[in-house]
Amino acid sequence: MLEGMKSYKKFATGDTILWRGEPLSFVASVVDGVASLSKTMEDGRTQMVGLLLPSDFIGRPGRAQVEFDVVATTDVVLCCFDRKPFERLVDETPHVAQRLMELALDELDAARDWMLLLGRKTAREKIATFIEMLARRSQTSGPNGSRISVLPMTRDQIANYLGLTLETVSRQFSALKKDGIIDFSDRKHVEVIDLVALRDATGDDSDGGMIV
Amino acid sequence: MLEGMKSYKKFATGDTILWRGEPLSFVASVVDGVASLSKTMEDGRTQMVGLLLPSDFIGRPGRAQVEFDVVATTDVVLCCFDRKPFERLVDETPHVAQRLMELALDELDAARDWMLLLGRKTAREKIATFIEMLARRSQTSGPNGSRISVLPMTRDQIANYLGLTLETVSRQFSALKKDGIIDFSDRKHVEVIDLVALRDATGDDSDGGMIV
DNA sequence: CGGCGATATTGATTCAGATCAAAGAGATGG
DNA sequence: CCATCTCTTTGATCTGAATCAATATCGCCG
Repeated sequence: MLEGMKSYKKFATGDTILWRGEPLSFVASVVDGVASLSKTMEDGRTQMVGLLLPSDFIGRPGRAQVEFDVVATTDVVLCCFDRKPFERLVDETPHVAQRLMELALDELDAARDWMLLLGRKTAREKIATFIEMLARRSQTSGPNGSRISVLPMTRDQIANYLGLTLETVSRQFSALKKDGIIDFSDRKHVEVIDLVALRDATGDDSDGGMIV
Repeated sequence: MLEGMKSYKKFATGDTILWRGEPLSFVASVVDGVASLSKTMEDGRTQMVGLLLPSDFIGRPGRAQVEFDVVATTDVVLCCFDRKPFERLVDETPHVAQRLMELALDELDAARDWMLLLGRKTAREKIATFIEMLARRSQTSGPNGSRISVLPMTRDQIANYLGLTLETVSRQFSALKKDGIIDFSDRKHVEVIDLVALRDATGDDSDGGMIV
């Protein structure tokens, strides 16, 4: 039933999809590419507050605007729905509302994990966490079946995601490579050589929070 | 209709209300006091990922456990509902689900603001933001109608909320006092002397994100 | 009222990550 | 195929906040 009102929109790398505070005329879901949510301070410091991968959802019923900028990190294709009819649908279909709440709660959990990372982790732990996350989510296995992940962003963008500077990101990538934990030759890919050591370097509970 | 299944629970300062990973038998709303959500790393580093004030909600339909510890920051009174009947209610009453989603989205926005704070703000900006937030939310005006807010937490807890150490928190409080922006004599209260200067010190957009 | 444990302040020093600076390595387009 | 631009790496230095350490103050209980 959504079919009737859907349309596709494309954005090139670097395009701003939505500006903070701008009235929100549509909701959308990411079909292809990566987009980021980010907040910027007056003096230019910026912090990414979320990453949208394919299947992730943009926009919230009941909110006419967003509190952050949404920027295309790579080329992006969105599947858009006009906000009004979409909201009507949500009102009429209870389990759609429920599904959207699930999504919001998942995002909230992710945001909280990120708060721990931003507030308490060291640069090395941040980078390790980031790579481990990529390896888990975007398991694009390499030509020879190895564990190569695509880096969808530049060093600068990674820095903004992790609350670091690009130089520190670069240094920590190099350090993890020197330690034989990861490898890369090209700037757009990482190969995880030693997943156990990588997990160890994230600083997260090895047991995933199980009772000891 | 919720009346039939509600009960009150009390917790003393420092009590853990819920442990991370523990099966969740109830949902609750805070009646009185302050509770915090926090994540702890293996080596003891901890980061608060949320603060629950009266009227805030604990627990999420569809989740059998929480991903963080919930701790009573002050003495706390909760109004609890058994999870199962509560979930049934949510299923049957569409606009309750909608209301819960609103709450989740509000929390998400707050979490994202906090991410900016944790990732990019200086110690002074963090403290200023914290005090400004308190002044805004818990406007307990003082005896003579002045702007005195109650600090519901110790320096150590503030440090865990802001991603700092307690020494830095103490130093920044002293610095803001020396600059004539705030005042305090007792550790449980702050008085905002110069709200404009305080807002300025937060590093936030002065115009609240309006288009310039 | 006095002593003790928890909480806070303040000072001295260290260190992780930021900042400043300079080369390399890809891409892109004429 | 070279020029240019952007992104990345690496090095040197600086600095804000952490860490280490010593008092000081508060609140509580006998």
